[in-house]
Amino acid sequence: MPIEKFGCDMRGMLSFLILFLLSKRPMHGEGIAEELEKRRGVKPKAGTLYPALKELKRKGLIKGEKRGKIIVYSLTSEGHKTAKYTKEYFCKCFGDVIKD
Amino acid sequence: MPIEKFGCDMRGMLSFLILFLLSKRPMHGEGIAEELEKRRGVKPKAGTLYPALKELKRKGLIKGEKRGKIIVYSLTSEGHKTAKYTKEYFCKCFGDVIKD
DNA sequence: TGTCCAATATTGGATATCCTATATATGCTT
DNA sequence: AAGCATATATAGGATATCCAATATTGGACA
Repeated sequence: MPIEKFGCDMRGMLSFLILFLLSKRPMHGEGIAEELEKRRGVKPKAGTLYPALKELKRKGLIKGEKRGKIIVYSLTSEGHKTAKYTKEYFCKCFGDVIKD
Repeated sequence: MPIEKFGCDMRGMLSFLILFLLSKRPMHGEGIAEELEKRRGVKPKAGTLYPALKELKRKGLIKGEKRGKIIVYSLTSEGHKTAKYTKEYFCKCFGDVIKD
């Protein structure tokens, strides 16, 4: 059952999750989508994922390298800094949610 | 420096955090606002917090008990179930962000 | 009782988020 | 080369989120 039905969705965390995933290893769009599906139970639509990637690129946090048909996304150095900072912020906000 | 400047805000987590806080102990609006400020660095405005509480109440997840001037909010039994479920979902999504 | 302050509440609007539908590009298979 | 599937991309719109501004309520204390 999707989390939305419980009245507490987590809209707004998509870009954060993408940034976090890419901080672990470079991935292409489909790979990111599948990893997101594993975690959230729902796969983001193309019209959700690619605009998000585009925005992260526009902000200079990720870059895309074309490899034939696919594009492998990875963090820029600015992206690494931001990932580190946002992770710290995240832990301050939600750290104690994990250990219940 | 507010997290928003880094291009990765966490809009959408307010209701989840409120639910989580109330799952630990009943609180009144101002208390919730102050706890949120501790975590996020930013205190939610009244026009943000109270509509959020109203919505959680409308969904049957929290109830408010008037105590003189203030209103003490706490989870309903439905709210407890939802808090448990959303925490599990949260951990599945973000569990590995914490241990870095 | 009247004034002040803290807490709660509402309205209206700006922006963000995400989806549907559609389009484009690339490689594979036949 | 043609057809097909996968991957990427964009436009437009529905909804959610949050804030600024304002209003209301109840207690404290003169």
